Amino acid sequence: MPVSENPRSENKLLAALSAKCYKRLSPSIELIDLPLGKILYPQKQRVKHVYFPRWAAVSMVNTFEDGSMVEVGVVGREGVLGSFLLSGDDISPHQAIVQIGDGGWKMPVDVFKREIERNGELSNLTRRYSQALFTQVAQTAACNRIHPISQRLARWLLLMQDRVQSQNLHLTHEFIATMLGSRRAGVTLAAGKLQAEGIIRYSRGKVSIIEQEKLEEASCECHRIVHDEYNRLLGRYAPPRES
Amino acid sequence: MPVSENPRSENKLLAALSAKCYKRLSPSIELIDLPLGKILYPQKQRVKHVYFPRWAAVSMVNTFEDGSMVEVGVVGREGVLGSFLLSGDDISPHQAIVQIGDGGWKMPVDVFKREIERNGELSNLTRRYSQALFTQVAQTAACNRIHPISQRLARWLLLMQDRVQSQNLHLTHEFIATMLGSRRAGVTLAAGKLQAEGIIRYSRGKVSIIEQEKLEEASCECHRIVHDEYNRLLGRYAPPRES
DNA sequence: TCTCGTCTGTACGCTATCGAACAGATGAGA
DNA sequence: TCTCATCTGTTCGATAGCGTACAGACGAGA
Repeated sequence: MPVSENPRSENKLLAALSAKCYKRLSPSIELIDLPLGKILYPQKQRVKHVYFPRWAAVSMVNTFEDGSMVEVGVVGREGVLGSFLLSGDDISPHQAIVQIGDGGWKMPVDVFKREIERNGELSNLTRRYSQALFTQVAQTAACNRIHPISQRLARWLLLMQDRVQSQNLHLTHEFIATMLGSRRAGVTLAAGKLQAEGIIRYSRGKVSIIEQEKLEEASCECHRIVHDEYNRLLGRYAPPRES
Repeated sequence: MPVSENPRSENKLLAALSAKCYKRLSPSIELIDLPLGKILYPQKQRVKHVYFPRWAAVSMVNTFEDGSMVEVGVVGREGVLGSFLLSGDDISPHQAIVQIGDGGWKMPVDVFKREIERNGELSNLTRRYSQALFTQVAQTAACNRIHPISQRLARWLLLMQDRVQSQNLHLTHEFIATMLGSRRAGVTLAAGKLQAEGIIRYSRGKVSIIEQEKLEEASCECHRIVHDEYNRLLGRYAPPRES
């Protein structure tokens, strides 16, 4: 986790706050490490902090009784983990796991709630962000139903790239498979094709995106839809299409 | 659409408002017919009204370029269609189609927004409702990925029943298939099994739930999870498990 | 009572994906 | 340099669900 000179600029919600607003909040936020696999929220438990990821990606995961998991959404530097607190409830509806490790800022829930009640900048931004996240989850629902694994894999890689804005992702096929709710072998097959076409390259847990545009072509329309909606709702604070 | 003696009590959000708050809003709401198939929101368009369904169910549907559709969520008398307006944006992210026809109250968007800005009862209720809806959509995402059509059908019937609180639903296999994102033939097969077990009965577009508990057993855990979350967030205003 | 559009039952071959298993490749650490 | 845990490639049969097609059943309306 590299040291940051200008913390705010590395999370787009924090970056969008006015100096005044940020100054009020800054004593309450703390830069912490978000290592791969760290569970920020256990499912169905009261949360104590909200997190503003830096170059990290955090998956919201639904866990079933038999232990199987499916990812329902991803939060990265464009947003905040804990936007459900807007509802006034403080039980996390999903498990949250760090998917791409780096760092982020954590803020105590009571500070966040108090700030939300002021109905000011952070509240407005978080509401818009929450709506974008809703769109992401809804698109995932539809995508999971009708698109084949090859397209879903491409979409997911783009989604991750948007979140962390790096061409190089630390992800094993096994991990990807868990998130996509598929078999590891299925991911290997789909990833193998993408690699054969020169679109991505990977080895032992490191995936590099070589041809962004071709990856977009290999993906279903779901990525574009979600991406555009993020841009529309969050404007220039959304993850840019090219990084 | 039968005439109602006590309008408020038939939508649970409206019913939960204090007399004072309701009085302020009542001049702006209007009871209208919500016939099967009516499109309340076209996809990606500015909305003019929010809707509080009575005994109706409204599907939020994601439409793809090739015309295929998948339902991502359902709104019934426990909630309000248009909760996304909380974000401050007024473009509906999804198409909204009346799935079970009856009636509902419509309220102009500007009235709704003004009321939300007061940060009062309606705002609080809608926020909590919005969070419950989010859970529904997220669960749908996971369910669509890993559960077979037989379980998804059972879950969906229960979902509909919760929304409209009637054992008798007007639904053809074709319609159900569109919503589930599956083939009509697949629905016929799954429904046939449920009927053979005496759990449901159906004929030419009318489905009756005979054995509620058995239907819950035939469903995946997704129904219970969503149901419990609605109860938790919305308390006694959530659709009761038995009706 | 008859007709005809709609709804449901069922069959066919086909594809994607599953679950499981095992072999080979790689690279971090001894 | 060697070892070994981990990651990836590949295979097998099994299965759910797809797309399509067609026939039969039903019931609203003539």
